[in-house]
Amino acid sequence: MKDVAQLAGVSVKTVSRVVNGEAGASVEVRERVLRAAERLDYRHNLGASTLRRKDSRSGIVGALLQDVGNSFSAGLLRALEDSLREAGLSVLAASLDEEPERERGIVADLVARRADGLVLMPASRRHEYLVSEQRAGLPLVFVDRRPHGLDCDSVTVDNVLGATRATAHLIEGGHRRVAMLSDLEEIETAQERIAGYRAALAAAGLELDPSLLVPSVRGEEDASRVVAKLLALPDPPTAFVTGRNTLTIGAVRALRSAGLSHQIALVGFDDFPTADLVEPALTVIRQDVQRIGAEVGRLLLDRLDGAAGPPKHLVLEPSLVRRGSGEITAPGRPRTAARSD
Amino acid sequence: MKDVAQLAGVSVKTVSRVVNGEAGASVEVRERVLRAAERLDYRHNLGASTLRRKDSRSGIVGALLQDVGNSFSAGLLRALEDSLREAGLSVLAASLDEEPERERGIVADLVARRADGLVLMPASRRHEYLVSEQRAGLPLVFVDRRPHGLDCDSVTVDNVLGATRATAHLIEGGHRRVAMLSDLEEIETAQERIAGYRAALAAAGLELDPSLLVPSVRGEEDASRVVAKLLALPDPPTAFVTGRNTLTIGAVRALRSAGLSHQIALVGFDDFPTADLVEPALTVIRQDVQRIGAEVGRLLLDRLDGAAGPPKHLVLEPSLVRRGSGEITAPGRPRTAARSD
DNA sequence: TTGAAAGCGTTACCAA
DNA sequence: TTGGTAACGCTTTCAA
Repeated sequence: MKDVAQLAGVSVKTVSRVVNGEAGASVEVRERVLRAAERLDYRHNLGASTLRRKDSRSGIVGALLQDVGNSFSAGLLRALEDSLREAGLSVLAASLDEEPERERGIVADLVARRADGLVLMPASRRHEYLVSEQRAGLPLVFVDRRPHGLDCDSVTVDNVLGATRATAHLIEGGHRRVAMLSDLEEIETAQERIAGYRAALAAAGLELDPSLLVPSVRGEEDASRVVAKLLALPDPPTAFVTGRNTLTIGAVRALRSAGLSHQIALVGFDDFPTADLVEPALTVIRQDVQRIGAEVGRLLLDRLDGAAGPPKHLVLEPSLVRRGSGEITAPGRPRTAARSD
Repeated sequence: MKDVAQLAGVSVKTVSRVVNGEAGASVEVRERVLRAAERLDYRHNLGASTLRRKDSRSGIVGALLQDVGNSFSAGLLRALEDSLREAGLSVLAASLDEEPERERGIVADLVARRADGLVLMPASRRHEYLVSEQRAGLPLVFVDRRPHGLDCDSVTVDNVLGATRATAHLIEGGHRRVAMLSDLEEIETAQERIAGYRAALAAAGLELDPSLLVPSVRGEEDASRVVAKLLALPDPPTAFVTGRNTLTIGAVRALRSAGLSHQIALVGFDDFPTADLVEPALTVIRQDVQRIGAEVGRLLLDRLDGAAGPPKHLVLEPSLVRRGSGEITAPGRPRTAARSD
C-alpha cells in the first residue's frame, strides 16, 4: 500500500480511501491510485484491515456440521451459504463426525480467527464451554440439536412429533409389530425419535417389544445387518421406522435382499434426493433443509445487526411424505380395516 | 496480550512464546501466563499473528465448487477437508452455480484473505486472471475441469473415455438409437462427454442422429421433459446416456412415468449414494470422488511444502458400474446377438 | 479533498 | 530464559 501511494504520488491514507471506495477522493486521484495498484499487483489485505478497523468484522462464519458429505449437512450448508452471501459473509465449513474433541478444536480455531458467528450442529453434549464466547459477543446458532448449559438461538425440528407420526402412520396401516432403528444413543435427536416411537405405540395401546427397538445403529451396513437379524426373529416385525437417512438406506438394502421390500413397510427419518426413485418409493419424515438453513442464516444475521433480546428457539414441524413404502399394510389387515380398528 | 503480560508480570514477548508453545519459557512462568490468560478470557488473534509472522500462513484454503449441496461437490469437499485437516488447514467453501462473476468475486475475497491455496472447479472458461496470483505464489489446484490460459495443477477425469464407455456399453446391448442428454454447452466436461458419445457411435459405424443429441439440458425437470419428448418421436431411442447426476435422475423420472424404465436402457454419468436402490438399479459411469478429493489435497499440500516443478495434471479413469439399467437390451436384439454383431 | 501520526495485536530481531 | 523495540499492512483520528 505504501508502494502504491508512492507510485501514485499520494498518501497511504488516500490509497486506503480509494481501495475501500470511501468518499473523499477526487476522480483524478482515484484513477491514479487504481492504475498504480494495478501496476504493482497490489492486493488488499483483509487481515490487516480487520485488525485495525473499529467494527472489526472478519466476514467469516463457521459452520460446524456432522458431515458435509451427507445430504442433510450438505443441503444445510448450501442454504446457509445462500442466506449469508448477500451479507458478504463467507462460510468456513467443517465436519465433526460426532467427535466432541474435534468440535472443541474447530471452535477454538474459529474464535482465534475472530469469526463473526458460529453455526453449530454439535457433536458434544454439554456446551458450557461456549458461554464465555457468547458473553464476549459471539453470535451462536445451534441447528438440529439444542444447546445444553448454554442459552442461544437454535433451529431444530420436533423429532418426537416426527417419529410419532411415522410410527402412528404404520400402526394405522394395521401393523402391530413395528421395529425402530435409531442412531447413536448419545445423540439427543435419536433419543427424541425413540420417544416419539414409544409415544405412538403407547397411544395405540401397543406394548413395546424391546427386541424391536434397536438403538445405536452405526450406519448403512450396520442397519442392513440389524434389519436382517430382526427379520429372522420367530415373530418378525412387519414394519420399520428408521431414525436417519443412512439407516433408511441400509434398511432398504436388507429388505430388498430378503425379497421383502414390497411386503414390509418402512418409514424413514430424513428425506433425500432420490427417495422417490427407490422401489417402492420411500415414505419419509421430511425436514425442510432449505428452510432450516435459511432460518439459521436469518437468526445469525439478526444478531450481527445487533438484535438483542433473549435467544430464539425455532422448532419446525417435520412432515410425513407418503410415497409407498410406508403405505404397505400389515398382512391380513388391509388399511381400511385398520383405520376402523 | 498486553494485559495478560501485565497480570502475569512478564513481557508481551513471553506471553507470545507461551501461547505459541515455543521453547524458552520456564515451567513456572508458563503456568503463570496461562493462568492469567484464563482469568482474562484471553483469545489469541490469528489475524494479527498471520500479519506479523514471517511465513505468513492464514491456514485457510478456498474451495470453489459448483454446488456444495450436490452430492458430487459435497463428496469432494468432504474428501478435501479430510486430507487438509491433518495439515491444520481449514476449508472455506463456496458454491458457484456456473456463474463466472461469482467465481471472480470469491477468488478476490480469498486472495484478500491471504488464503494459503485455492481449489477451483471453475465456472469461468478462461483463467488468465489467475496468472498473477499464481506468480505471486498462490497454490492453485483445478478439479473436474482443466485450466485455460493458465497452467496449474489439476485433477480431472477422462470424460471422453467415460462417455465412450457408457455409449459403447449400450451399443453392445444391441441399441442402435442411443440418445444423449448433456449439461450446459459452455462447460468443457459436457463437451468432452458429447465427444465420447460421438466417438462410440462412430466406432460402431452408427450414424449420429442429431435429434437424439440434446445439449444444454438444465436440470432434473428439464431432463424429464427432454426424455419425454424424445420418447414421443416416431422412431424413439431405445437407450439413453445422461451427462450428469441430476440429468440421470430426471431421466429416470420420465422413463418411469412413461412406464418404460424396464424397457429402455440408461447409463448415467456420476454415481450417487442411492443409485443401486433405484428400480432398475442404475448403471453409471463412476468418478471416484473420494480419490479425486484426496489427490487434490495432496497436490495442494505438496505445493505448500514448497514443491516446485511443473504443474501436474492427474487424469483419472472413470469406471462403468453395471447395475441393471444399462444392461437392458434393445428390443429383438438380445445382448449375446449384439455382441457377435 | 488530502495527509501525518498513532495504534490494532502480534511476532522478529537482537540484546540482556 | 527473558525483554525491549520495531514492524506487519492497514484504518482511525485529527489537523491542514
